[in-house]
Amino acid sequence: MPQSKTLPSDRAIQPLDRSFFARNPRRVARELLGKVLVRNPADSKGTRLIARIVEVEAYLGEKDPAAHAFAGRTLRNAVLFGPPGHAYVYFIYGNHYCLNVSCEIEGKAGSVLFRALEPMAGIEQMALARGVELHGPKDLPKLTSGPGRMAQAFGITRGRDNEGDLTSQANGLWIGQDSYRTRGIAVTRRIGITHAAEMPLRYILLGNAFVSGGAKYNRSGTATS
DNA sequence: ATATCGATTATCT
DNA sequence: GATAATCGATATG
Repeated sequence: MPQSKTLPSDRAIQPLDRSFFARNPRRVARELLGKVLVRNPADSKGTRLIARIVEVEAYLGEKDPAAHAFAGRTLRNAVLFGPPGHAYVYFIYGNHYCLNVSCEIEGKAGSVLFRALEPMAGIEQMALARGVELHGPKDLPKLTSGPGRMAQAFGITRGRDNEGDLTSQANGLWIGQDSYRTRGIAVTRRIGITHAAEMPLRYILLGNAFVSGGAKYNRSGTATS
């Protein structure tokens, strides 16, 4: 029960309210930048994983040709039509899990895809989960830079996390905020999609080393301060 | 730095 | 049977 001497960031993290997610995906995506994703330890010996959200993409629901909700509600994408703030986890290319959070009010689809994180705590465990050997700071992006990578680092799977409530600290996987203030962001086209690829719906923390995609996707777009 | 390709499975046509 | 919101390895400039 007592958290002993927690990391400074530990004590300060508060879960986001469900109303945060009950809005259109563009606003949720933009405001998720700088928030943190937390995985509670599986047992008393486990480590809490904490990482800052540095890259996300908005998917606009049934009207967005790139969204899983485009063809309407199915068994697979049902979470997208459910209440906001829940995890939608899918398996892609036979290899990778990807994490989304549902947005909009219940009955209306919409989501934000998590694409990259900056590790803050539990780095050793992330490296273990990824099968990566750390030799220096240059190896850190291999842990959480990319949607499949960050999911693997956090042990996210469909069976374990799909439908989970990301506003609940009791859920094990949740989203919170600390005292961090976002300095600058950019908006670019989305990565790795074949439909509606030109729409500016990818949000990144400007200059952050953990953003995925390479230089090609990190220019063009709207910079703000 | 950019391009190509194989891995491997849930889902839909 | 085709496709996909990816990654890592490999090849080449």
